[in-house]
Amino acid sequence: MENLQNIRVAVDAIVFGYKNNNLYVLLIEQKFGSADKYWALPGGLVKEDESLSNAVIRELHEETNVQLTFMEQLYTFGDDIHRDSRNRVISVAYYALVEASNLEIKADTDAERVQWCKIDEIPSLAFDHNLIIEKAIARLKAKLTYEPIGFDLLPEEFLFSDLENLYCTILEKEIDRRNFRKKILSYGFLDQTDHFSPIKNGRPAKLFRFNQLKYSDLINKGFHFEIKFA
Amino acid sequence: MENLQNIRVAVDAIVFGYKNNNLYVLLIEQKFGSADKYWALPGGLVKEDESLSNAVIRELHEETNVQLTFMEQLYTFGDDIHRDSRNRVISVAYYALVEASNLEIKADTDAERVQWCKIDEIPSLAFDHNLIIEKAIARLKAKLTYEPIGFDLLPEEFLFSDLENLYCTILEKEIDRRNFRKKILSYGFLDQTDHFSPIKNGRPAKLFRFNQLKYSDLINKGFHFEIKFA
DNA sequence: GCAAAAGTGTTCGTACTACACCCATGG
DNA sequence: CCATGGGTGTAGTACGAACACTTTTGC
Repeated sequence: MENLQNIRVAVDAIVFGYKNNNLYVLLIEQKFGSADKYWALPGGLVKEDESLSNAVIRELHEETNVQLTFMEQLYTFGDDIHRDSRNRVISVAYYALVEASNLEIKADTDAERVQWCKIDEIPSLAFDHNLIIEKAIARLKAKLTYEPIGFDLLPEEFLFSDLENLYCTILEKEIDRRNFRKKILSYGFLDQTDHFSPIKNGRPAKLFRFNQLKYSDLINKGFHFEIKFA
Repeated sequence: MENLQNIRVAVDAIVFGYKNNNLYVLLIEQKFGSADKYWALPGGLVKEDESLSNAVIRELHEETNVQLTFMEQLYTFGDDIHRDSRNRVISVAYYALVEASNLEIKADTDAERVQWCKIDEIPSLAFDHNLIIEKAIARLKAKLTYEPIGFDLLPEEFLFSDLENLYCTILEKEIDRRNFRKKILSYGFLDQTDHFSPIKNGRPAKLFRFNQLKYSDLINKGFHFEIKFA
């Protein structure tokens, strides 16, 4: 009854980072395969006895030295039968947001080089990886407006202006500083620390910190995060 | 280099329908396999030379006689390695919304029986299909509030009270009739027909029709559909 | 004292909320 | 004339949008 099937299952990892007021993705230069010399997303074939989410975390670690504990599933790419020219391969894509600045990335087993790539300077990648990144960015943009995930891209303690910039950059919109600050603060899940920014320019700025507990409390009370733009 | 991999790829279809003020899912009773006698979602293994979306449309048609042209990808289930006790199988789940009342469903090749099942009377299903449906319902609820997909569950021409009921039922909330009507009509993508409901009870009600063109126009102008509830 | 970024309040308009009565038909 | 569901308006409130000047520091 069961038809013989020869389809391989891969996972790919989109890791977003934010530095210097720019959004980046983590890319590797492949060592092997027909896509040799192409830049690509970290990823690879799933092992028979591992879950999809473990597979993607393992591959990411093997290829970039980045160790995560959770990635969110994005989409499964399997409509283009020839997306990999060698075999029929479907790929389950996952994404994560990390604080890029103090993350040690280094090429490993399967990768020649690893690099952060600015989102608007991504070259032509192996397979359908450009398409995958496009979809990931769309998801990121959407999610940014209805879940407080921007904080995952920032250090534990951050400036309000960084948060503001992050939103402006990723969503490609202008925001009124006063209204933005008022709104975010009104939610009450940010703690003001008594530390100040080490930056030498202008008036010193207080550092803030996202309070996961307070946020969870709010959620339980039916709170719904939302940032809208004109 | 390439590890040998023996993972099968399946697709499953969640088809939502709405009748008698209730939300339903399409289920089949399986003919074959270890899950014999269990009810399950329509679905099956992907062929090597077909896209994922074609696979799910084909399986749905083969098993239920329902012919769709589009289904939206929901999620890929592959974290539970033993979700199918026979082999390692990952399943890419798709969902669709149909007008249930005039759809001819009939068991076919791979299914013993086909049936609409009320969403709150779903028995214990084969594999992890209860989990899949749960996830589909969550997505449906979310999507209902920010995209005008409710109309896909209704006939071409429908009563306002049906639309209202649909929202109340699926979202399990109360809505103020006047405000709901005002808001939806203010969007301007509903056409009032000059037909009246054939129902014998009470004052005759006008039938409405969703105007896809007007809606697309609005979207192009930056319009964003949204129905919120207290 | 000047450059650079941080911090802060008020007004206005729009949009959501709450709420109750009359209307058209069939039996 | 009664039962049943359809159709409609208004007043109050709350939230988002627009908008500019003062403060603190380093040089």
